[in-house]
Amino acid sequence: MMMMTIENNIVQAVSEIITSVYGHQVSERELLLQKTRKEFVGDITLVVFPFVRLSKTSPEQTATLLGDELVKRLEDVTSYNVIKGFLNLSLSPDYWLRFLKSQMNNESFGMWPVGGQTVVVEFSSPNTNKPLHLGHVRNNLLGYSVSRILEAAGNRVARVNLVNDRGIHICKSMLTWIKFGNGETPQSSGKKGDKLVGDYYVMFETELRKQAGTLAQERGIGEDEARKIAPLMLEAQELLRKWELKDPETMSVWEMMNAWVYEGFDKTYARMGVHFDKIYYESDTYLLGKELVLEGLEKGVLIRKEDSSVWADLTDMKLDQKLLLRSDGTSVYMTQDLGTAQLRYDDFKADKMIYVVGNEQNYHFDVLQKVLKKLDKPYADAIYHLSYGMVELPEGKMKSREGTVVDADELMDEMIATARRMTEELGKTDDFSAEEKEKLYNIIGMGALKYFILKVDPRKNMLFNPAESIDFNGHTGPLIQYTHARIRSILRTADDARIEKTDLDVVNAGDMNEKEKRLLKILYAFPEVVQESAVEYSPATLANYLYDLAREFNQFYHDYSILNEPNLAISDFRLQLARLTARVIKSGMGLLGIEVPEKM
RNA sequence: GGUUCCGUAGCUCAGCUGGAUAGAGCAACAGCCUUCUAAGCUGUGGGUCCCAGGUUCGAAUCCUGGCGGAAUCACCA
Repeated sequence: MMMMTIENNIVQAVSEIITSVYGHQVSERELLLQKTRKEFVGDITLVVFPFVRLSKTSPEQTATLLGDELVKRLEDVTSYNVIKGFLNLSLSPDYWLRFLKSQMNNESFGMWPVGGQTVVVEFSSPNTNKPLHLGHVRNNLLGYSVSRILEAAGNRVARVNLVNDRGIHICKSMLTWIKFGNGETPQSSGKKGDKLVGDYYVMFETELRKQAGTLAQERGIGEDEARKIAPLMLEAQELLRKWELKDPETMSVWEMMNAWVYEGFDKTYARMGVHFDKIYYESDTYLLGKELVLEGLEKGVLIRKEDSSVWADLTDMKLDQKLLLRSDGTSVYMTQDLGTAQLRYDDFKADKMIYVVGNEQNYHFDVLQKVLKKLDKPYADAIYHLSYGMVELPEGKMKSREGTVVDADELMDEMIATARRMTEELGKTDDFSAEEKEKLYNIIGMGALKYFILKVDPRKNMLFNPAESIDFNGHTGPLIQYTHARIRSILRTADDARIEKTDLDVVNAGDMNEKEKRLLKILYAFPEVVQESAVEYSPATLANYLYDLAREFNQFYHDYSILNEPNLAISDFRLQLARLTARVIKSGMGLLGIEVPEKM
């Protein structure tokens, strides 16, 4: 969507001026506009240093000439000032007022019309042998938010989940359940299904370590060695073989236990507010990819070794050789991912396939993409690994073996409990019904958690300290939610008290104060921020923008009265300003997967 | 050891397609509720942007080399 924005007009005009006055073309790259910093007068700043070599005059002279011409040519540019090589342009207050008028009734302000690409976003992709933890939470929130942002930026988006429901890890849980479970079920124990299965996985590890310990002593071998030959491990491998042969008894245990896990996951997903358009299961896809490999062999882009294993030689792409088929002809993880990439491409005809997967798999995705390139697949370049950083604890990485894993359900419970405690201390919900209270605490607690995670640049590792609970004051989700609730409260009062004018024609744009103008400028940037977040796949960009907006509004709110402003025209203007702010907060937070309350 | 990513205030993080005097929040201290929600607002203190070179009119941002941290380099997933 190419809008005739003032920015475009300025770029266009400057380009023309330079061509006609100095006789040179300038590339668009050199023509960069930025927001004027608040310590200077102006709205938009053009850096003129790049043109100095064309103008052969001083930066000040160049800037002055450009400034004069721009004021002459563009109605909305009313004045300018030059500081060193910076040309600060002031737009007419009417320009900002026109913007507000044009958008104040636009419910979907900031949302771009569909017309972009078809994008598949894979996220979550859990194993079915243990419950979701904080790492998964980051993954899910990121994946969900990125998909919402991509939609808002005009793309068609499909959310997919690839569940790892097979393999040795499930067999471990199954084995201990069969041996020691005595038929325990979620119903009989009252445990959440994924937790119950996770417990048997832990039990396997515990028992295995015991076995391996004694075995190591008896035979004088290393622990690692002993683990491999411990009876429990051999039994688990035997179970996997049975599974692969589709042994009915094994299949039925597998199906039952996975069903428990899905029931548990569904609850957790629902609480997190994420959902998928399509769920793939590895048990259906793990054999895919072989044909692709054989095809590659025929084309001669892959190699077969003497033991008949198949490899991709990526040494010409600065990587290693990578195994694709074992000597016995079975596939590995990479093979499967080649297959699922093809499947996904066939299913969605996607222009872009995004994988939200931790940065520990950077190498894997690098290889995946390069093998697909070797195979000459058209979608090789469509693949994008959205590689996010680990969530670390003060003592380092979470380790399930050391019990330092932060469980997703427990974390959400804690957040909601904290929201309850804080809200009740503040006495904000005394007139709420029990149901309203529950809903509000849920919104605030989840808002705090989601914002805490999403405000950090996805690529970076982030720290979570369980000892100090996530903040509800300052640069947080609840502050933004609170700002929304404040505005809604005003709007409710306004609706009751009087009918506001909506033409704003009475307002003299010149009366606009600095705070109002700054707020307007931030609101104005919203569509661009949505687009930028989409291009960067970064909810953090949007999250930080929304905080800036909330802070700016709170300053404005503090300094000026909206409803008690005696001049009705100004009062209406401020009301519209507040209304648009609330709307941007609501839709922006929505793109982060965060709800905002009407009252808090 | 190779490769990739990261290093900004005491702590958690913005800023990074090169642009003006590097910003927030938390924590500390000092203020602001007879006026639209104080989960707010205002102020004070707090910085060798890891180090050293280089490119440039200009470097937290780009390049090179160090130092420190993380991940990864399986016929595991």
